[in-house]
Amino acid sequence: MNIPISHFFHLLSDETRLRSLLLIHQEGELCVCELVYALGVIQPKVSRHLAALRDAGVVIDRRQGQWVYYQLHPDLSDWARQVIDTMVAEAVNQEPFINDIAVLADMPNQPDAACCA
Amino acid sequence: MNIPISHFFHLLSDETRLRSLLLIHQEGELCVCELVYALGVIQPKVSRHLAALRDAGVVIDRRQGQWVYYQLHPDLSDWARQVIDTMVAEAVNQEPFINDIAVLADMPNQPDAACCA
DNA sequence: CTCATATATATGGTTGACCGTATATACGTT
DNA sequence: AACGTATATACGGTCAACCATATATATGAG
Repeated sequence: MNIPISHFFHLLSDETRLRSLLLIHQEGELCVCELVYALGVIQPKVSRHLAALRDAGVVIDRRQGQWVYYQLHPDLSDWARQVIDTMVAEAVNQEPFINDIAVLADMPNQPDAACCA
Repeated sequence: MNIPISHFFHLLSDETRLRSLLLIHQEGELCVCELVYALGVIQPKVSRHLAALRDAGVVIDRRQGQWVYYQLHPDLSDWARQVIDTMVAEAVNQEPFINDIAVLADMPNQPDAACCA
């Protein structure tokens, strides 16, 4: 992540990216279809925002079969990770994040990275 | 500050607001003309961005004679202050923030809140 | 009251970010 | 190969955010 600080905050200023980041942070790793289901938004929208986070080095993707899994970039700078941690700690007590977590938990046929390698 | 989290990050996503916030954080309190001088941008631009921060409850203003001083909102929520602290700790080692601090320090006729009450 | 300085706001223009739709690509199954 | 699912990207449109210029307001000095 070698982007200006203002650019990093811009990435956090969009609801879809923020909700995606929070779920990814909570779950460790999520595929696009899980985010689509949890957030209730159309797939190209999620993909586009994930691409922005990936291009900035905030997350990385990993293809596994038909699915592409996203996680926080393992080498994310300390300060950026700290900001995300702080944000998540606040957001988990607020809507729409509370609901997103609940919807994800109730997702039927949730692909499980552990079982479909 | 009772705004959505994404809105708070949006406020931090603009260079002028970010640079202003950093200087205010470092100095405790600054008037508009000091920010205009340190950032090298025109006055209406600084005023507009400070107004955005004020309207969101991130900073407060205080008039003293002809000058209006801005400081971080004393009741800023913990998580928001934490994000700003983290951002500042990172930014003080980077341009343009390093230069902003230096320019401000060299400002002639810097109005001093302590002396002109 | 007049003038100068400091700050705020109004106005109109431009650009970029986001959107939904449509399409392309990748992978697995048969 | 043909088909279905998952994901990414291309395209065109809309709107909000930012800008600079101009002007209004507030304070202090003379």
